[in-house]
Amino acid sequence: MEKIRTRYAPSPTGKMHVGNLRSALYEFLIAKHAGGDFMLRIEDTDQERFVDGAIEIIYRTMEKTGLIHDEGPDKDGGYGPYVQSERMKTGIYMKYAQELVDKGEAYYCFCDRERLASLKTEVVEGKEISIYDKHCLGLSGEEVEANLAADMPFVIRQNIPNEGTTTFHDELYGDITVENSELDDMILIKSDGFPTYNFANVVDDHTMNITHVVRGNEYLSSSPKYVRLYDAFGWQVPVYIHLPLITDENHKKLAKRSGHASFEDLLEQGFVTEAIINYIALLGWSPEDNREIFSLRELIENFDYHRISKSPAVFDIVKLRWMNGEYIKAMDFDVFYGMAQPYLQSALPGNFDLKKIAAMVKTRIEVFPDIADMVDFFRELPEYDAAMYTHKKMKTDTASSLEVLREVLPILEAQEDYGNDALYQALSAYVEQKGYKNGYVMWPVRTAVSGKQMTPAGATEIMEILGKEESLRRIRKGIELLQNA
RNA sequence: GGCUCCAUGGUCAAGCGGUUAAGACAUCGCCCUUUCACGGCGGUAACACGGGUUCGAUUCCCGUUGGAGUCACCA
Repeated sequence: MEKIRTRYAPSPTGKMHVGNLRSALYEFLIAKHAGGDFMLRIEDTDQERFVDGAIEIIYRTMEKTGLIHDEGPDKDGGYGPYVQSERMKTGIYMKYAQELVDKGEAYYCFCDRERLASLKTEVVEGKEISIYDKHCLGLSGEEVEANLAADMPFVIRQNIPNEGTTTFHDELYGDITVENSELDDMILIKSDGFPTYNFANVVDDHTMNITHVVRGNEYLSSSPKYVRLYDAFGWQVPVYIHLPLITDENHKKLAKRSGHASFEDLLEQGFVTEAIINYIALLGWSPEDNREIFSLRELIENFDYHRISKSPAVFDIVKLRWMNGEYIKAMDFDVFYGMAQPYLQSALPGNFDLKKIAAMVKTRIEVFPDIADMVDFFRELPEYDAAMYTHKKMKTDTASSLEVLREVLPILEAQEDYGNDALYQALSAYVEQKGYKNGYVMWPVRTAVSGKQMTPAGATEIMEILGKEESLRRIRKGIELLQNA
């Protein structure tokens, strides 16, 4: 059996969109699961949209995510060049376009934009709809020659008959048939000499021996035109696998303004690469069992593209957060500390035992920026409301808390050892002596010492970090607050 | 609007003619706890509708409705 070859063919237009990342992932997985090759091809046929540095983003992302290509601009596999602007210099696109013209499957078109604009028949939702009227198909050979000789700007268009239907097969969606009259004579070569995406894509996929074309669902409706191109050339049509769309919470195609549409956005928000990959792998695909946590390696083993779903999937940032938390919990402590340190440092400048705090926080955050809110009280006691001392279940209220804090203050003042264990013992002794429940005293102490509803640690652990002086200051402040309540 | 695709809880998603219709996230409750958080255990919650086909439809077919994508010298 033929070796599977897939490709990721991005346009260098900026950030790495998560939809594109997932396409790259699936393309990689489909090839690797079958022991095939995965390649990278840069589709830069639109000079106007080209963004400086975008190619570097692509390389960096592929490397960081582990989607390592077997062939690409930087790794020649004998099918180069792997950048379309460079391929164009070899004359390949013009050559093949001319071949189609000779066969009558394409034709030169000299219509200017003005005439094209006059063809617009309908405006729907701000979009102008038109279909080319094949005006230039009627030009004689002499007329074409004359126009060319006169240096008239031209494009080359695909010649699609107005009769009949075209059918193509998708591995997931099955056979799809459309009326040829619905198909526009799409432009193959632009007036600047560059091929359009549609054309370059077909000749490159064929000449680079791509066996499985994996791409987003937005191409589904233009696929019949592709198939006509392959047929016109007499080439074998590749296996098509169209991927379901990824949408935002409103079920619309994921767009920039959702705030998490790109891989870079996600990294900035404190997500880890492995979790992102894991999550998007599951957006549109599911394994046979119920497993959800997969390393890239495990994905390769388990990825069966027949299990890709057909319906669009909402990108759920909440579930990604959960998954990211799972990755953080499973992380080696030193690795975690390395990643958490910058967040810890900016939240807690000064002399804090950051390692100890990192350990407290590790199992409780979902995303690194969560650290700041969780930990800022160490630095400064926040303003808080006396109502926070009330805990119905512990039968704790402002009065009881005031009493406890007052009685506990001298004990804490007398306490020399401010280690967690010693502190806990001292407080426990008091609890026992009074016949209270633990929480009855721990609750107000933790509240006084943190001023927070939620903390990453218990009362005495917090005091250990704070030290004697600051702990006492906060307890006294709590007493003051309660007296005025 | 034309064309194309899609349709199981709020979200991801299993199911591929006969099931008490999985699981995960979220949500709610209980337990644990230095009684918050973390963790553990449970609960609520779905086959869009209408026709067929069939002994039997979530599952197959048709229609309706709903949603999405697409209709560029962008990819």
